[in-house]
Amino acid sequence: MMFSTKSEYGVRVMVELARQSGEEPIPLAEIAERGGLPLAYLEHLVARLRKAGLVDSRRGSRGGYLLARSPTEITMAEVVEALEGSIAPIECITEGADGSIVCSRETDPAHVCPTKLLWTRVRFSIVRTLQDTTLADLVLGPSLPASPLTTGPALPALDAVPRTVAS
Amino acid sequence: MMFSTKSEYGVRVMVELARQSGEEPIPLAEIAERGGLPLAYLEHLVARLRKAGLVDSRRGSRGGYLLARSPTEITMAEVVEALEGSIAPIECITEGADGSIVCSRETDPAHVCPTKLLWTRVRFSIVRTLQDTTLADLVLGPSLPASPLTTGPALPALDAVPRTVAS
DNA sequence: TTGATACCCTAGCGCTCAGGTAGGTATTCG
DNA sequence: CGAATACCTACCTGAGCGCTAGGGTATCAA
Repeated sequence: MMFSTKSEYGVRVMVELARQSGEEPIPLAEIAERGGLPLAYLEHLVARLRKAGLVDSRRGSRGGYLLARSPTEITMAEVVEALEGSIAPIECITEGADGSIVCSRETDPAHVCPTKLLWTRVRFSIVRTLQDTTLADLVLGPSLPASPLTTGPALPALDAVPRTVAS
Repeated sequence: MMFSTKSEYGVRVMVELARQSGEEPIPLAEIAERGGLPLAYLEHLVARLRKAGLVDSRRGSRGGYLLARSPTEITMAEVVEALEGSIAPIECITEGADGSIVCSRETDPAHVCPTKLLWTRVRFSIVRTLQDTTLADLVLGPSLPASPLTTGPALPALDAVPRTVAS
């Protein structure tokens, strides 16, 4: 598994908030019940979302949570990163402060890690996809125009996706 | 973490085998020592690679492992899938027998899972990247022509990657 | 003011699984 | 033969995920 239920539940919470996007905050208990999710656990997740500035909260009676921004302004990259901590395909690959990709196995700068190219590519494609998908995309549902990335009745199987590299 | 060390170590083993791609098999102990990896653990991983038909083995003295095919004919999708079991970004998403993407939370076929679009996109981009990268790409190292996917000195930071969706 | 509502924080628990060890057996070369 | 190597099964251990428990605190309705 690549993403934990933190991301799964957290994204669902965001979708629920986006659907009822008015001035009135939505109590978390309502979201939990509607989605069949454990309330006490959601509280942890929504705390991360709040600290990341993705949701606002109102305490007290008639309180609850609401989106901090418009659904079109919230990317899945922000949501997932807030929930999971960071986006790294594998442990030895991390993002340096300057945005460069660092391999922890690379002690000797002379010979580079041969697998670094692979994990860098993978990370890049994941991040790009997460950033290209906004909360609004999910709320609108599958009524989007069919693009290569849109979910369809039958996505190509693993072996069916053509490779661009000549064999 | 999205991929375990199974993939990390396994890919390294494949690279080592590709580098010494002759008729002579390479004993696993040699690979383990060269990469500073635990031999007993590599035995588990290489067993998966063998069952997937990616490497051949010769028993007995002067035995060892060698690639079953040319490095240009081995994609990282095959390697990672053999090691990890399957490629799924999140638990609730699996690939059906017909290649379609199935969400386990979708009990009622009437209302589709709103987050399915996201995870389908993510899975697709990962698989595509893994299939576009062959073992030969890694062995040749960073001497490839610079492409948008090629590892560079400074890959864009998470927030620096431009989004294609209008804000 | 008082209670109810709901956010907020810290601790901890059970279980799975990744990561690795151990020890034995089968097979081949010299 | 015996050294080297693949191959198989079982087992161990620590960490983290998923979740619960329970108290605290802010805010609103009445």
